[in-house]
Order: sequence, then C-alpha cells, then structure tokens
Amino acid sequence: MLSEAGQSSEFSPRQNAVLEQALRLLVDGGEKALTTSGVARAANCSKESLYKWFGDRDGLLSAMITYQASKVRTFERNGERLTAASLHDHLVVFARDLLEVLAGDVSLALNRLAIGQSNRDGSKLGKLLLERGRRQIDRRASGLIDAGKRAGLLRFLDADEAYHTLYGLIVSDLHVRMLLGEPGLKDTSRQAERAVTAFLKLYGTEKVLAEAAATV
Amino acid sequence: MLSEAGQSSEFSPRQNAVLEQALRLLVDGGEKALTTSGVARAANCSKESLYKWFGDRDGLLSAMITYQASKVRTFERNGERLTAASLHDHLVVFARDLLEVLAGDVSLALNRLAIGQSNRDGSKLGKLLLERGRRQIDRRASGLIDAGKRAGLLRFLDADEAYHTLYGLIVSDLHVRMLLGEPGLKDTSRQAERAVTAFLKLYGTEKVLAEAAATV
DNA sequence: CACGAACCGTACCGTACGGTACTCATTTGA
DNA sequence: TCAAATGAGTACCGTACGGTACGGTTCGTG
Repeated sequence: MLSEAGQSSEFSPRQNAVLEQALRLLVDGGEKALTTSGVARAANCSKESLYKWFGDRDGLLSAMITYQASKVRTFERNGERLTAASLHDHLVVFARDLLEVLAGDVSLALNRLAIGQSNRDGSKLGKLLLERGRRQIDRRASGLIDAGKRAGLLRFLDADEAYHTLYGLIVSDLHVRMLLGEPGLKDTSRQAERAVTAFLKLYGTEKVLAEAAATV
Repeated sequence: MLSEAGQSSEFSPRQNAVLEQALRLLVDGGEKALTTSGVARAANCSKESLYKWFGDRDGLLSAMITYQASKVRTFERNGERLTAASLHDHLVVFARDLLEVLAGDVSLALNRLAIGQSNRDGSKLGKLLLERGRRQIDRRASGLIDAGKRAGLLRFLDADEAYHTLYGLIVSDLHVRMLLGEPGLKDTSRQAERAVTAFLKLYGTEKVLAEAAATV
C-alpha cells in the first residue's frame, strides 16, 4: 500500500505536533505569520527546542514540507484487468483527486511558501516540494497510463509526454490562479470529466473510442 | 493597435525609471531584496519621493505590476481570411509567445511576488496581475479561436472552455515548475507544436484534419 | 533520593526594515 | 532676481524578527 520507503519516524510525535501547528499558522496567515516565536507559542514549545530539532528557520520549513508529504499517501495500481470503462473511471478519479489536492489549503500554502523563497535559497524548497509532493501523484498517473497502454486502450510513444498532456488538460491554469488567490474552482467533477474525455480522444485506441461512442 | 485605453502617462518618465530599477532589484534578488531603501539607492531618488509617488510599499508593488503590464502590448488579429495552415501557424506563434512570456525573468518575479503576498493582502496583487497581465493574451487567443470557428476550421460550444484547453495543452505544469525555481524548458518550439497539434485534433473540423493528414 | 537529560517559558541581543523628518541643492516661474 | 517648489541625501524612530542564553520544571533512571 505504501509505495515509498515511508518511515513514519522521520520526526518524533512531539515534533509532528509542532509541525502541525506550524502548518496551521502558515495556512491561516501566510509566511509572514510563520515566525519562530509564533510557532513556539502555538505549539507550546520553546524556541530553543525548535532550533535544536530543526536547525534554523529554513530547516523548519523543509521539515514542514517533508511532514506534509508524508501524510499524503496514494494507492498503487492493483493488478486488475483494465477495460475501457474502468480506465475512464480511474482517470476521472485521478483527475478529481489531483484537483482536490492542488486546491487544498495546506498544499496552496506550501506552494506559496516555496515559490516565495525560490529566488532566495536557490529553490531548495521548490525542489523538495516537487520531489516529495509530486512523485506520488506522478507515479500513480504513470502507472495508470502504462496499464492502459498494456491493455491496448491507449497509444503513445512517450509516456511522459502523455502524462504531461493529461496534467495540462486537467489543471490548465487553475493552479496558478489559485496560488494567486482566486477562489477555488466551482465544478471539479465536470472539469475532470472533460479533461479525461479529451485525453482519451487524443491517446485512446479504437477500442476506447468505440466504447465511448457506444455509451454516449 | 493598442486595444486598451493604454495611456502611457500613467507614471512620469522619472517614475518609470524608478520602477524599472525596482523591477531589476526584484528580478535579481527576490522580494526580500526589494526594500524601499534599496530602491531609493538604486534609482538615485529619496525614500520621501518614493512615498510621495506611490503611497507606501504596496503602492510601489502595484505600480511595478501596472508598469510592466503597460510594456507588454500585443497585436489585435487583423482581418485576414484564415486557412487551416494559417490557423495552425498563428496558434503555434501564440503558443511560443505565451511560453516565452511566462518564462520571462520579470514575469516570473512578479508572479512570485504576487503569490507570496496573496494570503496577506487579500490577493490584491494577484487580481491586478491577472487583470493587467493576462487580459491581453486572453483576448488575443480568444480572437484567434473565434476567427477559427467563423472560418469553419474549429468546432466547439464554449469558447472559454476551448481556450482553457489550449492553455493547458501549451503550459501544462511548466509555469508552476518555473515559479518553483526549476530551470526553464529546453525546447519551447516542440512543446508549442505538440500542443497545437493536440488542440486541432480535439477542436478541428474535418477541413483542418484533412489538411493535417495531407501534410503529414 | 539524587542526578542528569530534555524542555518550557521568557528575557535578551543584534539587525534590518518601513516610514518620517529634516537639511541642502537645484529648478521653476513670474 | 528672488522666492516657492521639488527632490536628493541622511539621520532617525519604532517595531519585529531570527537566534541565543538562562532559570525553573518535569521525568526517567540508577
């Protein structure tokens, strides 16, 4: 179930509680509200402990990203035989999950944080966020797409290219708009459905197209 | 040519020079490097003048966005008759321009700035950035898509939906990745070509598809 | 019980920022 | 020619942050 070597003991329970409070402060008030004094006060710990555990403020930020990523786990593809209908459904579920994750409070706050620091620290946080937070979702989608190809339902040369196309169809500019503060999208289900329909039209084999035509 | 009521006298030449220096500081060192003292020093003006001209620091940031947006002007569609080939070419040029704009130093810096402030000031800068910076490119693409429909080359129900699909196909997650500090994309031309090909496969009429099949 | 480690709460320090006040040189205009 | 206005340069103030040091408290262990 857990695809990564996800040792949940990266931090102690006490430290996890502190990181949880830090994330809450970040979500509520942005980076400016995330002061070391504020975290210590909110988490009922001392600043000295913060610096012992996390080194400095940047270490705290990194730990927050690592901790949050460790909470978001995704399921591996089980080995079931894919049909056109089940591929479509799995893709729609993936699309909805992706939009839901990207629109999440904590995700948006951490992305804003990493983006804000990206030209200050050489994008250290950005790299961390992409590695820890994105790999799960990437692997899930790639697995799904590969399975679709093996089942003769999808046709493509470059799996990575196909995945990026799927991602773009699902997300479009919604992520950046939400990062800029625009209120979240209203109808994620419709958006997910549209994206998957388009993706299947681009990469589906005759098998998929026939079934789609039959059901529509 | 200028579609907006773009009075270039929004700021005085002296103020424009100051804003130029402020943008340079922002691009070089991120938001943290953009201090009022630093701007005053770099632009050889006094802090008192800064506050007289722009009110406060937020006013300076807004002015920077407005100024930068006023520099990026785009051409309106001329009334030429679209063919399948010219539509394709115009779309590719648009895609390349879009990627080039999004990957620009100043654009990335301003987007990072607005995103960093988005949960502090009620996304005032984010709104400004979307309105001033995005409307031009939106209008250009919408005009192109509408012209394609009028010429019988594209088929869609919702023009906005078609445009967002095009945007997602072109940009995918590149914008966010660049905002997070990842080095820019290596091959914008190929990316643009792929996006337009996919877009035409999704929204093109038989007329376009026939020509595409003939040329490929 | 005694000892030490971990840790909380707080006080403290140096620094850097946003914003204001003041002085002095230059320009403007009648 | 002279005074009013403009703006550069600088000094200054209050505040707030990151980071450190210290006293007091809890808790596990021999």
